[in-house]
Amino acid sequence: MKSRRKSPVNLVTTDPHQCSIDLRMRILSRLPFFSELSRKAVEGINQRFIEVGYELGERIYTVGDPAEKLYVVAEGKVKILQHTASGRDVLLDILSPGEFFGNIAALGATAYNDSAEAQSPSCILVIRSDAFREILDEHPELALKALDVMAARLNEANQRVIQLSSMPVEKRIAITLRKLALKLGRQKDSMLLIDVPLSRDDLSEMTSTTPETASRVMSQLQSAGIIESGRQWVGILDLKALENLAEKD
Amino acid sequence: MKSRRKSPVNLVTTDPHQCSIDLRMRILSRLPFFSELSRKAVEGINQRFIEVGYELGERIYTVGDPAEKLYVVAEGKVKILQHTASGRDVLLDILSPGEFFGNIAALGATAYNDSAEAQSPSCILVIRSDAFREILDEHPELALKALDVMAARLNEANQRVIQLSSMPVEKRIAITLRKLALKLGRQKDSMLLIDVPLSRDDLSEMTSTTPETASRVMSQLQSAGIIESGRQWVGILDLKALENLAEKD
DNA sequence: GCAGTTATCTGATGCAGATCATGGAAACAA
DNA sequence: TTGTTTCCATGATCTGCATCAGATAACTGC
Repeated sequence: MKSRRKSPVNLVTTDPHQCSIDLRMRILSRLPFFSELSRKAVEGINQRFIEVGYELGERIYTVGDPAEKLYVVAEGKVKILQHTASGRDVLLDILSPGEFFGNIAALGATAYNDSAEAQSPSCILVIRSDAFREILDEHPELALKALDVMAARLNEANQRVIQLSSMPVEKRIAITLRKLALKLGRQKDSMLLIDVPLSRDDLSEMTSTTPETASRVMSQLQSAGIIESGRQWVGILDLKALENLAEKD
Repeated sequence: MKSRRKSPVNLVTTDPHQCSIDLRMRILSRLPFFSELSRKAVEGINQRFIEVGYELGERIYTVGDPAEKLYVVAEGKVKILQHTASGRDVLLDILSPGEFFGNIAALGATAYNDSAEAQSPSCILVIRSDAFREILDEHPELALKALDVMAARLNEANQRVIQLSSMPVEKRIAITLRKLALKLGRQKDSMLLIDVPLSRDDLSEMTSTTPETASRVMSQLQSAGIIESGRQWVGILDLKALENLAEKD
């Protein structure tokens, strides 16, 4: 007789539609991306960004929109997704503060080929792509760092291709949960809580399966005592066991 | 009573293990990548590369090898592939002269996470990653171009994820054939011949299916009069019909 | 031209996971 | 509290494609 439990994920509801100028500076200077620049340089860069607040679920941009901006998450979480012809979405990534998205390539792309959406109330720093290019011109080290980030993302995307072409759903879900736990996990009474609203739908979009199948797998994991889960939340009870699933043949 | 036909793909068997210094300069200066640099600058860059010849099927590097080099295809074709846990390969890309591969990110990766293999006798220009970084430092425009290339590749990888998660094999194959035809096609008596040895195995690795299924789909396409194909070769008879398959719902 | 090898074709069978369908439980609003 | 909405669980069924297995055609070397 198992019953679902109340969500332990507390959504911060402070109004983040504005992040103070002060906050901005702190955020920018703390980004690994800008970490090697002088305070003065960061200040200069700071001035070229504007900030925009987004509500939960609000669209930041959509596939096909003219790709002329680059975004940096200052506060909140941002979903990057693509859409299949059949109308289903594929969730490519969930970005945390400090990560950038949008258009870095000024030459190539003229339209976004993915969509971005605030997964929680968020404050986003925005800059025009060409203005960002100027920054890269002034600080060539940054271009190299950006290259590294892109290389890492390319690798992630390739890993996902491998997953889709050779792993059963259970393993894909295990890998995804592990990744989320490491990235967004918070310890909460003897379990590692994934501290973001996470529905079966989200999970199925991340692993390219259906909500029904995701639900079945989650049920199994729960009976096996590996996770604890309810409506829009997941906690890891036995990370070791989860890693075994993610790793095993 | 259909029978397979002799391969119309003529493999160039001139010995390309060496590409002359002269050829190197011509290749480098013709790369879109270096196109905006002065001849003198290209000469300087040229001197920092060494060249290596590879035979058909020879490994250039393998997953896990220390990632310390960047490669540019001068002549021939190079396969980029990853390996699944079950031993099957996934073919990520086939690179033509002018495209680079290997490690651009000097900071992040310490080991290659894919493998590269000569798909035809090839001449490859090689440079140490850190030396390449120096070139990027000296010519910041190049870093921006590299960023564009990476962004394009990331997008391609994401497209592939979409394909795997939502399209049936037939459509994936149609898309792949179209891409190959555009990239490597050569007109030959009323058909557009894909001018590279292309087996059912290759095709299945590109579309993440099995050789058997690829073979079945190819048979269908052939009976439908859309393609003509035999042992290790494919020609497109009806590009329009192929595009329809690739596009259709 | 012949033998051996490698690539391709095609049938038969099985299964992971999609799809369809229904009931129940958390959250939310009034 | 009570209704309403959204999310989740779980059974029943169906199917695209993998897997296994064997036959045949194209290439290679001698």
